Amino acid sequence: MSEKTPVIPASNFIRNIVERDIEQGTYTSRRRARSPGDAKHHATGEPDPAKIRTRFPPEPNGYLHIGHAKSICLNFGLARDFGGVCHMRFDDTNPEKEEQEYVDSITDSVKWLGFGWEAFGESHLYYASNYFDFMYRAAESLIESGNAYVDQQTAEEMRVNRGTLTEPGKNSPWRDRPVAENLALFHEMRDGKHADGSMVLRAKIDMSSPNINLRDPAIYRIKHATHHNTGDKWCIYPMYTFAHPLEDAVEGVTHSICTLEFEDQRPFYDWVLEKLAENGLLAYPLPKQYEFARLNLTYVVLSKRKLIELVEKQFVSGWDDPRLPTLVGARRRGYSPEGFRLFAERIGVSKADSWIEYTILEDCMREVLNASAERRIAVLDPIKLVIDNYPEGQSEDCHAPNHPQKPELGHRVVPLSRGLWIEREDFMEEPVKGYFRLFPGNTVRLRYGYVVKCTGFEKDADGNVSVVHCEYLPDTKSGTPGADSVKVKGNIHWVSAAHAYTAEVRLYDRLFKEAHPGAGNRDYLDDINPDSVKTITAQLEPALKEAKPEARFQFERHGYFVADSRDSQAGKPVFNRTVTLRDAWQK
RNA sequence: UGGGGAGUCGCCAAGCUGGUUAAGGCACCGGAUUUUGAUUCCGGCAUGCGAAGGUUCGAAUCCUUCCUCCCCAGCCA
Repeated sequence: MSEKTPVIPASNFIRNIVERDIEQGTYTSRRRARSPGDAKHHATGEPDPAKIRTRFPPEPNGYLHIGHAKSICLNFGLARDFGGVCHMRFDDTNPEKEEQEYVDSITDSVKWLGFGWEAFGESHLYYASNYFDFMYRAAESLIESGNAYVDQQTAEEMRVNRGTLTEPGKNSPWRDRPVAENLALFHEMRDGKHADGSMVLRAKIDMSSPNINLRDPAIYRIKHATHHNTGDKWCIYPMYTFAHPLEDAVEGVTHSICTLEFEDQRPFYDWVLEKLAENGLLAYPLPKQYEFARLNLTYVVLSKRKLIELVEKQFVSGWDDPRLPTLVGARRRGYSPEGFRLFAERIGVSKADSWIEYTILEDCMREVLNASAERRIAVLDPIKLVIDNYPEGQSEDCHAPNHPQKPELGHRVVPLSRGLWIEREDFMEEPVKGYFRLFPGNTVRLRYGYVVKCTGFEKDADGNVSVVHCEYLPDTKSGTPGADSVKVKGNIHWVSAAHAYTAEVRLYDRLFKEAHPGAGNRDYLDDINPDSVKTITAQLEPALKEAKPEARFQFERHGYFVADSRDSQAGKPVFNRTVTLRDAWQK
């Protein structure tokens, strides 16, 4: 696919900002030591060789999904296109939810999408938890400069005193305690002298701010919990809103890109940075936060809560169920990294809430797969076709190109014999208007083989067609001089019954039957498509028997399929349908 | 009813320091090629930019008012 789709990134507001910053040299004065650190540390470094720094900062408490793919492509793509670096960073500030298992899965998925974090001779894989010492120091600094205090109100009191959207909040009775007392208490918090929830460190800003996020937000809480990375070293942990700007600054990030729901948080992001820069802990120029609209996809749910529910209540087989929008699921389904990158490019980046049609994603996968996937033949709903004038016990080779547009991919041999499997829907006892496949008296080509004429059919006891009969025209074999002597409109695929590889194939469809699952007053679980997977036994051409896990093919006239990575065995692959081919023929 | 955002073709989305026939993609509709009813290729597709006023020689771009939708009251991220 690289020969087409030159991938000229579409203009978007974030690229414009980056271009402007580079043009104006907003960040050229940055110095960076070869590791994260505070202002002094970075001052000892060389000018940062990276034009910009972005970051992808997931919390390791779940699996990545298609929405994350958009963010990954944006952040890593920006770095790639503008001579920068994108940091892979785990935002692990809440020990109660985070696990190593997720860390591993997330790094795998990002690499799978085609991105990496090695740049300028460094690995840019970071953990927020690596900065806990610095964050602690930053909190002390805020206390010392009178910008933070230890509050002993209960959570409930804090909630009440925060006010509402339309009423201002009330100051905490602990708000004006002396610096020394705040410091002592904060140290005690760190030293484990206080119980979870008994006190919290808060930024001192403005309890009557119209922006609720500025009404003295909590920045450190007590949690006697074991952290996946720092173990039991800490019993106090910074809040995301406090930690994030620090992580960005410490790493020298220039453009901190997040989703729209953090827009109201930006003033606090800037407040933290500004205060700490004033206190000498951070160096200018400071990172800036920009927000874009998160991805919404029709027929798909992306909320973590819903995904967990689908897995736990076993509506799907696990996090990598091919019907799930998780990256591990999409991968098993046969979706490709190239397809995702194309998708990210195609949907753009803006601040408007929008719903992307699911078919856009499917089209991206088709586009990539059409160019790259080798073709194979598969009969998914088999019915017998007998060539009555073909000798019993005889067989011959037919040659099928592996890719119609890429002769360099060569061809393979498929055996033809008297008894074949064809697609049930390629025969009609009484053809409807416009039908040009097999029906009594009609001629069609057996793709890569002979032209045959339908001579009759048999029915079973239930009245269903069980066998179709035909006679072949000996001079019409594909690839021979007489091949085009008989013109036919229909062209059907087939597999020799005696040579077929009988295999399990899963036909996947969308998980939800409604474009907006759960819209209105519906429970999204009621919108689950009861036919999202159909497991069938299909007749495949012999070559497919050797397919390796994750090998992708186009099953001609059907769609794209991938050998399942979990259930395939050597010499016995199982196939998952990735996406169907377009079908312009409306019956 | 407080604050922060967003509204450009069926779905996305450029443009928005005012000056072109309002980019591009997907979808859709024609037509050509085709041993996949696939692909590919040509052509068509917003007198209109949430609405109404206003400023201007000229507005999607500036001003005013209004409408609709999204986000925020975790010691989550």
